[in-house]
Amino acid sequence: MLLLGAASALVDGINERVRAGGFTDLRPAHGFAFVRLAPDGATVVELAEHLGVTKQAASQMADELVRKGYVERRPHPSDARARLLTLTERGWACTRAADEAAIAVLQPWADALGPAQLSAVRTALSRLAVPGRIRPTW
Amino acid sequence: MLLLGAASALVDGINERVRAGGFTDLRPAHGFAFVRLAPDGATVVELAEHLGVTKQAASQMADELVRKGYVERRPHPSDARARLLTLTERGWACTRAADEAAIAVLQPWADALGPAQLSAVRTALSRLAVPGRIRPTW
DNA sequence: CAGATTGGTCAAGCTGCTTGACTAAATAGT
DNA sequence: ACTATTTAGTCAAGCAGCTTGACCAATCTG
Repeated sequence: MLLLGAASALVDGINERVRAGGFTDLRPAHGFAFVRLAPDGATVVELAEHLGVTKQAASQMADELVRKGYVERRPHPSDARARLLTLTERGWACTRAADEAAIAVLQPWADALGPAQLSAVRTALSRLAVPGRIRPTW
Repeated sequence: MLLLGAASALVDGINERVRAGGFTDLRPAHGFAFVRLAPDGATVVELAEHLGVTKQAASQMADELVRKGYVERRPHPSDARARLLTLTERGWACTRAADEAAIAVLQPWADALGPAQLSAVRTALSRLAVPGRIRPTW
């Protein structure tokens, strides 16, 4: 219960701050998409795998993010079937805002814990967590 | 990310074991309902508040649990408007199975950590978590 | 270079939730 | 005591996000 409550508070806290920063048309789920798109972009199929949904659902979310100005669909450099989804400047701005929000939420917690206990928690969590699985949607 | 992954792994692990125990017609969301109904039962409105959804949605879930044989609707002892939702014997059996599953998932983790670090993690999480908020549904 | 695979879209449908409107029982205000 | 408001619950309609199924075009394989 503590674990779920903490995870929930973290996501809500980040989301709230991102919204307060002017990105009111995004939900936490979009953040998970940004994580995959941020480094070098991704195809719809790759995004779908990352989010754990069908490619149709991922394509739908991509449509929404394009419509809202966070993502661009550009031709894939090496595969004429595929299209590369990349962040626009606004998409990058949102990603930066989310990073800052995450730090702002976690910082007081890290301060209160001290570095030794923090790393203990970190290793403890990594033992329980399975790498690939991020998205709940229960 | 670790926190989300751990929470997700925990929920999935419990759900998987509960399903393996014969309760294949339940989702993790139902577990959150059982938590509120288990001690003494609850009304639809109380269940809705606990789950963070509208009373209509809670009523709908209650219907489903009644239909599947986990919950009973009985007249409320002190309020003729209300109906008290209580667990059936099957509901209690499922609750016990879930408790055992939770222990089974967490035990190896607790063993690996040791009691001192475990309580450190516990207090750390309780500092971040907000009591009421449990349900993500992002 | 035919056959199978892969990336993406279109279309239809479902599930879990929401808002809105309403009844009946309980409570509050004179 | 009696009206007015609140509260518990249901019925109905609608929506958002996801699914399955079918399909086309580009790519890979033998």
